[in-house]
Amino acid sequence: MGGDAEGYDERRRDWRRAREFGSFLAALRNARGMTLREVEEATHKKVSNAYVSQLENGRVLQPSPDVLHTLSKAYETPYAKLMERAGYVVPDGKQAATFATEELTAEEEAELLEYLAWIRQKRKK
Amino acid sequence: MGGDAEGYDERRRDWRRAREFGSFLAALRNARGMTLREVEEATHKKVSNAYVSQLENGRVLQPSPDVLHTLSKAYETPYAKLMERAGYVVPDGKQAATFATEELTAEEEAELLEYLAWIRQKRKK
DNA sequence: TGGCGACGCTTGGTATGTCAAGCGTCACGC
DNA sequence: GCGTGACGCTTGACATACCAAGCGTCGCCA
Repeated sequence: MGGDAEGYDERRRDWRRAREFGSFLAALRNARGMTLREVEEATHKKVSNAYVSQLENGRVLQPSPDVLHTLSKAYETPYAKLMERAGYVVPDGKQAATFATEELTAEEEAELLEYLAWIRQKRKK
Repeated sequence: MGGDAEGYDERRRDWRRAREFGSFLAALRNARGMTLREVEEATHKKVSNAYVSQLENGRVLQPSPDVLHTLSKAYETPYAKLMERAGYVVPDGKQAATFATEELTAEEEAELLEYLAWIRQKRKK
């Protein structure tokens, strides 16, 4: 579906989603206090730090499921969730519940993850 | 994951799988007695007949999930099955979501819920 | 002050997904 | 025989996923 022609608004939408997905990924990483290079290492070099950066900055429109699967392991986060967030149709239609039946928007979830990181760091001392 | 070297055997395996997947797709189409162009039409031009041909002949290593999803509707065949046949890791039916795999203490959960309420109220305006 | 390592990010290149256009073939009606 | 249309397939072009290498910055220690 890559060809083109007049897919102007679609491009825009994809781009927007990529940005949201990027923030989400970044929140995930920050919540775990990992650096880009640590992520690369955690994936056994299967995903480069450069690429993770591009993902987080929304510079990738459709990261491959394989990459998402690898990242899901590095972040210990459900694969289906990443797929869904990246904009893929996920088989089974069965939607993952978040935060015990709460429905969170992307931003809310990202903010909560950041806040959680903050809480934990604060308590650490 | 694209760019590197020495992925010789991997390439070979991908290629082999692509061929198998191609036959599978061809069988699906033949079973329904559709021509390549009819498939293109059935997908509302979302997948070109040229591309279906390439898929069937194993010339595509990793067709995107979106294409598979479109084809699954054209062939009235389960999406998950196509994903699996194409070699993707398919998410497990039921799976917990982000915060479920996070291990939250009671206080953390309480604080997060409070914070969530605050976020939402703030945004309400 | 100056070197040094780690950080996030940018850049250039390669591989490949995807399509529009077109090719050669085969049947069929004239 | 000769158009005419449908078929599967190939080709050329373009967009984009992904990485290796490198850049600029910042904190740290001698």
